Amino acid sequence: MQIGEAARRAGLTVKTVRYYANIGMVTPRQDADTGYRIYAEDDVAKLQFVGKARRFDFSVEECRELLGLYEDRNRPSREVKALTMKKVADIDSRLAELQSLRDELSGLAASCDGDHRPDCPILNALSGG
Amino acid sequence: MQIGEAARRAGLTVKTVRYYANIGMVTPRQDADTGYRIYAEDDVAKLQFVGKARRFDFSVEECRELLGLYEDRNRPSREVKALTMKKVADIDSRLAELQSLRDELSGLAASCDGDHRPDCPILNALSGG
DNA sequence: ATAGGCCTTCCCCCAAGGGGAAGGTAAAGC
DNA sequence: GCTTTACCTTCCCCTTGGGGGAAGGCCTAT
Repeated sequence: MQIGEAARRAGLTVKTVRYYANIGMVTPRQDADTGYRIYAEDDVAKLQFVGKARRFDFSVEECRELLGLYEDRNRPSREVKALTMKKVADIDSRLAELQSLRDELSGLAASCDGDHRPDCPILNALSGG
Repeated sequence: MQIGEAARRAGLTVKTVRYYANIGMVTPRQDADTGYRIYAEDDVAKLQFVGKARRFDFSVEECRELLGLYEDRNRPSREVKALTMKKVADIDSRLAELQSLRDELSGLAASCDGDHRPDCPILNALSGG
């Protein structure tokens, strides 16, 4: 099938699918006459796989790694699990960071009257040492 | 003072400070002879302000807005509060998103043996429709 | 013939700077 | 006076993960 249908079936944009072809992640066969990319069922499965992994916050490079493991029928599940747990740890630290930002900001907002007067504890906090 | 000292005192890199000058956020006086940027105390205060706001996850454009309010002695605190609460809401939705990703991924990891065998529920989940 | 809907490559754009080259300047040491 | 060193300047390419759009080829329907 052509790139448009492959993209639709994988739930990705054509731009994205072309990008994955360019960086060598999912490389379809190419028609010698027209130059059109031709996607097989197998390619669509890989595109879906990558799309899903991306939605799980894996970077493109991590997706490439996962895809390599996915295609290796003999890979040890240990490696996949390690990648996944590392990603969970990444997300955990980002969560902690965002949570503390959220608390500080919302504390500041609570201390601000939010009326027409210029006095503002938020700006004071931002300008203070 | 020169850019290096201003950067040190604001806790930013020289590159960052120069970038803020280029985009017109904190614009120092410039020496006509040498072309060196010359920072006043006032500029350093603004740099500190912006640095702090950035650490609070405000985008550069939001910082520009906050800085405008900061410099306006008559601004209503309402506007600052509104910006802050919007940022808190942004962070909240990002938190929810990350939390649900985290839960799904960690559930997958828990279901995977993580040994030398190829069978892997994580990959199965990523490849399944 | 021409319109529409595919497809291709090519190039610029986003955030928020980082890295480094090439070259000017100022102060300190000899 | 000369050199080293530590500043500073502009300029350009690099990052992530594509998006937007131009210019042009291909294929089918009218």
